[in-house]
Parts: sequence; structure tokens; C-alpha cells
Amino acid sequence: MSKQEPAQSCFPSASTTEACCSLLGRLLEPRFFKALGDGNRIALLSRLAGLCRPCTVSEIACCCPVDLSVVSRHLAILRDAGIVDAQRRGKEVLYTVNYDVLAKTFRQIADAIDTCCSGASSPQRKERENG
Amino acid sequence: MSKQEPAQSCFPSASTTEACCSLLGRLLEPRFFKALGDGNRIALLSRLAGLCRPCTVSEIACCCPVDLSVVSRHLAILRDAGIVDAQRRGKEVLYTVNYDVLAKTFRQIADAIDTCCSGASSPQRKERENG
DNA sequence: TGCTCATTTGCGTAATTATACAAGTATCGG
DNA sequence: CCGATACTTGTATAATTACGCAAATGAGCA
Repeated sequence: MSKQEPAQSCFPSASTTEACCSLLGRLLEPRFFKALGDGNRIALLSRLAGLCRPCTVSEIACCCPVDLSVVSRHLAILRDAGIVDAQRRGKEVLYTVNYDVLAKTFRQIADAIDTCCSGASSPQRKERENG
Repeated sequence: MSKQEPAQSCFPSASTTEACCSLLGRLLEPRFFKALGDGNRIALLSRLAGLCRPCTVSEIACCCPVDLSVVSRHLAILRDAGIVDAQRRGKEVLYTVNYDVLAKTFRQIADAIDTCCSGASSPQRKERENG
């Protein structure tokens, strides 16, 4: 058992809250968000998404004032996070946005947040569900 | 004009793609994702979300094997990113998850991704829209 | 006012990350 | 095989970030 394990006594109503925590905890992967937490990577991703077709590294790179090797590394980080896919075609490597995975992930998180504490004491939620 | 501005020649079909890029670029704020890009912050947020009520720093902290001051800093980062709200009540400070803002943000991004290249050449999208 | 509790902030340090440049790998065309 | 093109990886460095500890701030209470 890892040392990260929280003390059980910390969870006042473990039976109901733990499932919720772990659901969000499972969906909110740090590596995924870390990949999106850099301005240059967002620029590269936006460009790739905007061009709406598989693109080469060089094509994607020109929206970014950094070395091509840095762009390559950024794209690798996005790939490792499951945000884009890479496929070699001859000399080039074509990167593609994982539109479906991405949209699904964001929507799952939104749903998890919505259902997490439905009927709970959050004022906003009360307002939304009663009004 | 800033030096970050990409060369116009980089955008093959600027009129259609630029709006799309800038929409995603506007929604995908690095600071927001950076805030979610740390394991301890995710743990804190999950715990706060799971407890379904405003919580004090100390209450939230016990899921995290770091100093209380570090927890305070993490919560400040989440607050600055608009993910949680803080409100002082007496000696304590109560933190609350911005459920609505958070869910809305994730859903907006999901929608933007979906509409971004609808009808474009992405194989997945074709499959999804035709099949 | 002085004391205590809860939280934040100052500060130094260790770890991580972004970056440039150089060298390496992979593929294609001659 | 050779050279060119496209990209990735090695390495060093600067910047950022996470962290602990100590001190400061803020609020209640005797």
C-alpha cells in the first residue's frame, strides 16, 4: 500500500463521498491537464485542430516561436497524454487531434461534476436544480 | 503587433480556420489546466468536491501528505484559476468547488471540439457523422 | 490586551519543465 | 550507397514550480 493513502478517518461519510472522490480523481488525470497547461502546446493544438486535417510537425510548428525540436517534444507530450495521435507517412509524421477522445473526456468530467453532489448542499446546485 | 503573432502565410485557409483556432485558443486557458495539472491539487479538489459542502483548509488538507502551507498555496492556485471559491468565516476559510463554472467550462470545450471541424476531413468525425 | 487557533506569506532549496543547439534516426530519390 | 529532408533525441541551461519551515496575519475569546 502506498504512503499516499489518506487516513480513513479523514472521510466523514466515506461510503457516499469516496465513490464520488474517486470518480473525479480517476477522470482528472494530472498528466492530461499538465499537457494542456502550456501556452505553446495550446497554440500548437489549436492550430492542429483549426486546420482540420492531419498535419506535419513543420506545418504545426509555424504558430510557435520556438525551435522545431521543442515543437516535436511538445507534440510528444500531447501524444503521450492521448490528446493527439501520430502516424509516420514517409519522411513526415502526421499529427491528428483525437477529437472524439478529447470531447468525450471533457464531457465525462462535466457530467461527473454535475452528478457528483446532486442534491447536496452547494448553493449553486440548489439554485440550478430548484429554480 | 506582438512578436508572438504567427506569419499569415502559415494559415492556408485563414478565413475558416482562424476563427476555429481562436475559439479553442480562447477556451483552452493554460492557467486553468496548469491548476489541474498537479496530483496533489487534484486530490484536494476531489476531496472538496466529494465532501459536497464548503470545507476549511485543514479539512481538505488531510488527503494530502504535504505541509498545510503547501495546501493553502494549492488552494490559492485553484482559486486564481476560478476552480474554487474562498470565503472567510471567522477564523476559518471555507473553500467551495465552483461546480457550475467548472461543468460549464468543460462542456463548452467539448462543444467547441465537436463543432470545430464538423464536416472536415477527420476520419473519426466522418465515421461519427455518417455512421 | 494577551492568548490561541486557522490560514497565509516570506524565503531558501530541491525537483521539474521549457528551451536551444547539436547529433542521431528514418525515409525517400538518385 | 549517398545526400537531402523531416523529425526525434542527447545534453546543458535557464526558468518555473513544489515544498518545508518559520514568521506574519486575521479572528475569536478570556
